[in-house]
Amino acid sequence: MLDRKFIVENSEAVKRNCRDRGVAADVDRFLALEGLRRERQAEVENLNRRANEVSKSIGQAKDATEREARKEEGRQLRERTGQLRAELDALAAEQEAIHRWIPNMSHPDAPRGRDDQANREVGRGKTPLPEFDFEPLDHVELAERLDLIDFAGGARVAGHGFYFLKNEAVLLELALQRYALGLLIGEGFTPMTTPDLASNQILEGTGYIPRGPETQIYSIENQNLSLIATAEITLGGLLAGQTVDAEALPLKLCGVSHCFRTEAGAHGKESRGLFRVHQFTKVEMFAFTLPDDSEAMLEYLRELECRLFDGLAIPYRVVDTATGDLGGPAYRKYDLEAWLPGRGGFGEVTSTSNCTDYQARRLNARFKVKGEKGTRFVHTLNGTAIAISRALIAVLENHQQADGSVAIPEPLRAVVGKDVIEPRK
RNA sequence: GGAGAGGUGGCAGAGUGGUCUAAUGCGCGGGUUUGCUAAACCCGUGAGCCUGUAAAGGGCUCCGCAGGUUCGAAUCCUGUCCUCUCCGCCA
Repeated sequence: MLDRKFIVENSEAVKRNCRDRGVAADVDRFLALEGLRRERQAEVENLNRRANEVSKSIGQAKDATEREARKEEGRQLRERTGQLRAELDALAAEQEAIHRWIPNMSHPDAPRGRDDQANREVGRGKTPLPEFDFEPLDHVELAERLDLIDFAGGARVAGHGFYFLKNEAVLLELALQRYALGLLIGEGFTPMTTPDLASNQILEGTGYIPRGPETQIYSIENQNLSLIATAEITLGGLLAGQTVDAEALPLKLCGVSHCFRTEAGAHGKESRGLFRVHQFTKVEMFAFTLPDDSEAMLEYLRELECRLFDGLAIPYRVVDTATGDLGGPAYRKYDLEAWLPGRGGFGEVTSTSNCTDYQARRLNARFKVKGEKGTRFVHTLNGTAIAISRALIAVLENHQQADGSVAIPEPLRAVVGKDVIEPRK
């Protein structure tokens, strides 16, 4: 969420930003409600003050008659307060609903535009696009020939969008995790495995909406829990309701978790193979920073993502995400899009966002500077280190060879235990 | 899953219906004393929101969370979450 005062004081900029992001939030109604709400609140507080005074005087009443009279006065005050309080709650609820719809502000350099067509390419990886002297296969075909993935089995067991990894693919999953963790630990990130479920309150705090028709989230029946769509949810939730010392920041975490996504409404598009699946494993980077440090941290997270994919010798481009494609919480977002020979195009493999204080305000995650009065909200950032399913596509398709084998990128060889995945006899 | 105990400020811990405006200690900040350090002593020390000032000040809310009873709740009642102990089950 944005700061209420900020919205009031910068209403034109907020409205413009909503337009840039393609969000139809009724900012004018929000502003009107802010005035009404404050008015009501002042009345409620005033009545509360008087009721408190009356209550206090009862203990010191001289006789029973006076006591009863004061009680009656208190009763009436409390009754009136209750009515006003109900009105206040209704106003606050309506305002809150609009408030939640208003997206984060956008970085001035983020390209303005309705959707990903407006994304701006800002860089390329070190690895040039591959030139095959044979017709490259897509990962589904490759996995079939090398016996690496059982899509039919996954569908039988859990439905379309689920899969079994087999043979070297299993080791590749472990190797990719180990590779990412090794680099990140070296950079001072604290490695963590996280719960694969989180309470709905934490989901909402990080900007994910459990339940509802458009939800990307699987919910657990009769429980206030959902399967997480990313470890961003659990890692961000770590500081929910907490206040940390400013000296403890930045906090750099990397979380390994499974990710579950319903992909509601996404059927048909990119639904072949591993690209859009209901479950995958991911190593996620997450950072809590001081407000002044978040922009530099975003560049750092992007640089780490580049290093990871350069290390795998996978060609990619980096895009600065357009306003209309940023979602709710992000202030600025970079995506890495790997070259995927199977489709002859780029496909998103990682994404890193600076959410400034937008998530922190919902989560109520604060920091305190020693000696200063009060607290402020931290900034949160997240970035994919390695999403296994999509990284697997990129590895298989880019490193396929004429004889049908796949060369394993150097950093993964030790864990996989071989240099090349050969076709099975 | 069952039974019991408990959740109070940065921490420990008192408080079972009305000066709780939350004791006390530790910690932390400032000061006095002092060659330096330490000790001792003194003063201060939560957060959010509203209002408002030159600085200030004033008010409301917060004792896990949500309800309820009452003129009044940290305190009584209900629900819920979490922690601990024991039992059962179990990788």
